[in-house]
Amino acid sequence: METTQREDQRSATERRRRELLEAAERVVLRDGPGASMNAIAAEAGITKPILYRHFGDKGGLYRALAVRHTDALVDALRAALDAPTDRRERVEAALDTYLAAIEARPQVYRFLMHPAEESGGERGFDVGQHSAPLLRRLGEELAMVIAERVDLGADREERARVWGHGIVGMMHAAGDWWLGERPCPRERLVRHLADLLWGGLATAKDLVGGPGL
Amino acid sequence: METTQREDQRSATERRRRELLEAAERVVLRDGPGASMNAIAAEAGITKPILYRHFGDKGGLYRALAVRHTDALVDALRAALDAPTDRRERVEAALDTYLAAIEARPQVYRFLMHPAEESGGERGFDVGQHSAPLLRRLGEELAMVIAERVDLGADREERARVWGHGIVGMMHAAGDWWLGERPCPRERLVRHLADLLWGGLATAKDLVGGPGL
DNA sequence: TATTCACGTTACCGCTAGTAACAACGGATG
DNA sequence: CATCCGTTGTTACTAGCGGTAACGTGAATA
Repeated sequence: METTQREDQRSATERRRRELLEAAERVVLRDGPGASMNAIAAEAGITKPILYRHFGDKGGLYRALAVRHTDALVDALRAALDAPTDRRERVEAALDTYLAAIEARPQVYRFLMHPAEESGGERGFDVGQHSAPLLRRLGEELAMVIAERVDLGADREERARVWGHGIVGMMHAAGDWWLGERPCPRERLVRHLADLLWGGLATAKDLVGGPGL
Repeated sequence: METTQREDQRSATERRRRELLEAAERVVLRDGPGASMNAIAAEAGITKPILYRHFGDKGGLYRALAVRHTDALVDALRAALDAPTDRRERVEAALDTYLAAIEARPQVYRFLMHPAEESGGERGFDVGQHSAPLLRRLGEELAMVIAERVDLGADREERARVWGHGIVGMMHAAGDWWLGERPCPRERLVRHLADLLWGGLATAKDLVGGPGL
């Protein structure tokens, strides 16, 4: 039963890996994105070199940690965009899904997006580009959905990608600002953003005050 | 002539400060955003403590370095938005101004936006939130312009701020992606983004393929 | 002449990410 | 039984980082 042996080994290794990831997540949630490898190892009850054996470097651990949440978010967004309703409703559902996610787990969101801020320990998770991968991926996914479903004429792919990345960026920046200031309930933000995408800026009238400014 | 003396001192100090900032900028442009205080000091021909006397900490140096470019960009955007043309043209001009800026000096842009990536030295400018301040400021500026000029009905301010941050985020994300992939000339990107803001997503027809997906 | 003040240094601290070298357990194999 | 091998774990280290304390130096002021 050698194969079973090896499979046991591998599954054990993967289980250990999951445990380490959960410990890392606990530390990140507690200490913020600026968690040190030492702290994570301590939380897992081990020492640094083991972390490095499992994840290579800090970027590897970050990536492993990020992929989970990113996957979950992408799945949720896909579901929202696949609903059998009209386009406006689907867009609002997608916006709401994203905003609900960052509202429910702001620390996770901050970890995924912002390399190092607040929460005591300053120097930290400078793995390289952080927000970029997630935002890029979301942008590409949305671009695919748009290109598949919306009639954009000649330069279809190009427009779809520009719009995909643009909309994701809009969602992200507005969400980031909203999460910090909480100036209105979520559904209002969703409506405002959908209005913007539905040409609100183009159709609104001029506000005439004095001349010029 | 005591006053002249002190003024000489102060102006000398400020000149020194400018020189240090220029050295820092040179290093950042050469080594990427992950430039160390040691390297900057060496470039300026001095040692670390002097940098710290001038700028307090690394965040102070970053901020001083960022304010210059940020101010210049904000001024240019204001000018574009103040042109006496119709709204669509002003929006396109603003988009083009921003994109031209990041196209002309991508390293500066990367420094302002992305904490630490590529370019050899990995661990670096982890001053705290980086892109946030610039994007927030741009968002607030745009929100003010919108609130001043566009008739948005009852919840004017709220909508203006959501739209301001949303549009800035759209511009930023699309620009970031475009700068990396260069999939089309700048004016095309500008037109696509303006089309999106002008309700392109709302008015485009469905692309009917198979059933559902 | 003595004081003051900015400029500049060397030498250090505590922290980080990451790595070598070694120990211990367990199953497979001679 | 003894031996090898792979995994898990350790301690102890390196090199570099941001940041600071303590100390000189030289020019202007009282």
